[in-house]
Amino acid sequence: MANEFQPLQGMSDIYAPEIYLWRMMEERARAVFNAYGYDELRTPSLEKLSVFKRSIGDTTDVVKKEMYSFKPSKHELALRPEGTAGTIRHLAGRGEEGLNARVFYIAPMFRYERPQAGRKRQFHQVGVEATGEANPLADAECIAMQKNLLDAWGLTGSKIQISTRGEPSDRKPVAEGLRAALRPFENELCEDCQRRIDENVLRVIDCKNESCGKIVDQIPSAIEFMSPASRDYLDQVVEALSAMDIEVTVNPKLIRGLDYYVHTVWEISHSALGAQDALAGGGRYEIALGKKGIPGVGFAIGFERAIMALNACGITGEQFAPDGGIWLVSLGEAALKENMKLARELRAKGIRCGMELEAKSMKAQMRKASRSGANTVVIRGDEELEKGIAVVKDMAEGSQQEISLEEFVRDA
RNA sequence: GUGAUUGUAGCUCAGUUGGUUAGAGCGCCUGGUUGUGGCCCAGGAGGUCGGGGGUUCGAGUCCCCUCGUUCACCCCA
Repeated sequence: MANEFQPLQGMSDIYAPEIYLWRMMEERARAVFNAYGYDELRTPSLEKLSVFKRSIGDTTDVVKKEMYSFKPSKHELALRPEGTAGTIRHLAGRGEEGLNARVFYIAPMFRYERPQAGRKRQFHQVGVEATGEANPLADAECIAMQKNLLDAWGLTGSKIQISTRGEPSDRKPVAEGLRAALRPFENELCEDCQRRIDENVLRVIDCKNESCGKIVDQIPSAIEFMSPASRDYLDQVVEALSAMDIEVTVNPKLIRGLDYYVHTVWEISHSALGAQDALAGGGRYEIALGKKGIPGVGFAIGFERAIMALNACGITGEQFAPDGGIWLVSLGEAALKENMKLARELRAKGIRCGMELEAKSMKAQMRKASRSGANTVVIRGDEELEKGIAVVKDMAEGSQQEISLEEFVRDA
């Protein structure tokens, strides 16, 4: 395809029939969130760069190298790479009520990365945030709601993995403990991990390199270096989930990169996705904005990845296409004008109604009607106009009958 | 940022060791008796072979650059 008609690299136009799937997902998401008492929040796509730097962490790759940022005037700005930072920025501004809020968003996110399967530069997430002090039940409810949503979409075969990052005070002992445990194996680790051991030990834990994995299996998990309170917190989350019959796997090797996470973190993966098999993630966080720290828990689901998984489940956009509606066939100029009026009446009733706007052969009009997916075709020519009737054809059956126009409009 | 892969009609793809007006299937349009779709038949429209440079008598086919696609790494949804 010619370049000038293509969207930017890593960005896509979304159109029928796939758009029908998007709409279904959005509608059901709103319904599920409503059932849990969440309200929708729409924040701007563009924020001050500092909003993201402070909350996501300015050493993370997302902030360091994946943001679309620029400085049009006084402030340095950035397109949001995720939804939590902006949401918390908003809630923090609402004072006390922002500390006990439940909101959701459905919005595009932007990350300047090389595209690959399930990874776009503009991608879409549906996410929620529930602010409030750390509480295992809040985390469990959040996961339950997320599962609820995936079920509502008809997604099967996804797996929830859960772990904990512990409290902020656990970070040092965890990092030091892991480093000490890894040192003896340092030379056997891959190049990346040898660098990561000092830079970001946690990343060694989820290295995909096979030999690194074997070493990691031999050393204690990060959780084992945490305080009893942190471990107890995770146990309570898992217990609450099992009470709700939600299956999760505790995976201490699960690492989530954003700095703001504390305690519970989780990821939902699906085998249909390829190398990037996580379609959703979530966790508890503590985000410092100004003088206050906002505690909360939330999740995000990637639309594009969820769609790949849904497609693998045999769920596609076609299945959610609108009703085929009615097609009007006009024979002659007079009928054409009369059908314009008829179409207006039908459309006012919310019926999908199409017609050819120029005089064409009946065959051409029928062909178009058929391809439009219309269930019903109304044929009118001079004869019908004179008698005040319409020939109504059922496209699936192939049968047709004459009925009075008045009656047809009334029953349509 | 790194490493691969691929780029020919709306879509899926053929195009032999570089050689005359670039093909197929599907789709689209128009016909096949006067007012009837989906099947069948016939005809037709539609391509600066992603773009730019180079080699050559001659390039869709070779070389270089560039822009995209797809996939993987880093990282993340």
